[in-house]
Amino acid sequence: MRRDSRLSRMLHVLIHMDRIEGAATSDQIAQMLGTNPVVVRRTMAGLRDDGYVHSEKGHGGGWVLTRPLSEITMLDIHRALGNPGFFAVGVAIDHPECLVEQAVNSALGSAFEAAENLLIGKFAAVTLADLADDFDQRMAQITAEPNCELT
Amino acid sequence: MRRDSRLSRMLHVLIHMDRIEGAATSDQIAQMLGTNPVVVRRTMAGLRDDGYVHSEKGHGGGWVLTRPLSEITMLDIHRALGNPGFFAVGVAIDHPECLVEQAVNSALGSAFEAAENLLIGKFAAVTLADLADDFDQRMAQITAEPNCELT
DNA sequence: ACATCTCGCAACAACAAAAGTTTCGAAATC
DNA sequence: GATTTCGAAACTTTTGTTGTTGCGAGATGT
Repeated sequence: MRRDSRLSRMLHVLIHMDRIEGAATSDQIAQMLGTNPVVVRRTMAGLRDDGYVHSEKGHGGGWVLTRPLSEITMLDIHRALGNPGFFAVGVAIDHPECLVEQAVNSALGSAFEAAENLLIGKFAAVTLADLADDFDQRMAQITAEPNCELT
Repeated sequence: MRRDSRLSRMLHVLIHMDRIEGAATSDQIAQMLGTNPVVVRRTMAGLRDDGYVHSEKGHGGGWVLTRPLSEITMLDIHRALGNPGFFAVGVAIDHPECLVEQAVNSALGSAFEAAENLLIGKFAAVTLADLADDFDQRMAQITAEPNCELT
């Protein structure tokens, strides 16, 4: 089952957007992601509707963040992408009246519910600013290395 | 994203198999699941390879459990189905050298890892006998109701 | 022996969901 | 008014899953 990597990609893009001047066009973002601008617009539409980014037409237009990274959590972006289900595995409801199925689905369902709550909690606890800080630390780590090419 | 319901269905089938006499043919199971016998064989092949069921050819043949339900956990069946990933959402690895991507994927990855460990723990803690017990309780509950059609 | 039932396997077809593409229009800037 | 850029709809391509067909092998019953 193929995995939905839109969340990962959008987080990546948003942090980069925070570090560049001016707007990023759909074309530029598409090249970053190895995809095409229409897909970018489709994906970012949710973020725009939820107020995390703004899009501007015409020369010099493109996408800009509308709030600081510290005010956006990973969960926010997940929800803005349409709150897709986290799980690739789920319960079957072939015979809702079958008590065996009910017992099975109750056990599976409560496990998935607990896992989902854990994920939601963790996603809500991490802001994009936290991720940017982590990036800074990784950068510092590398430039501090004696045999680093960048020094 | 469509969900993989094989685990749910196989658990359902195995508990029913424990409650019937003799072998269940792929055809019978397929009818239970509203699918066809080849798909059943394909799915059950993993359970056979891992030793939870045995298949017999010819007249009176079919599928039988090879051990008590108390010795099979939900996790066992999940693994027997090829240990498919639990998650529909995952990380993108477009630019492994990009430190932003690393920071993003580290945060996402650790959240998914924690959720996966939680699921594995819960799945390992439930045997099919537990599910069958739950079924029995649901049955007792219903037959005890004063206005139950079955009384 | 022979017919019948059943699984095993491989190849092929059908289907669904996601991603990619094309095309047009609208708004903003140069 | 020419160009840039997003917005949206329609269409095509791709990919993974599921369903189907066909043949062979083994087991049972007559």
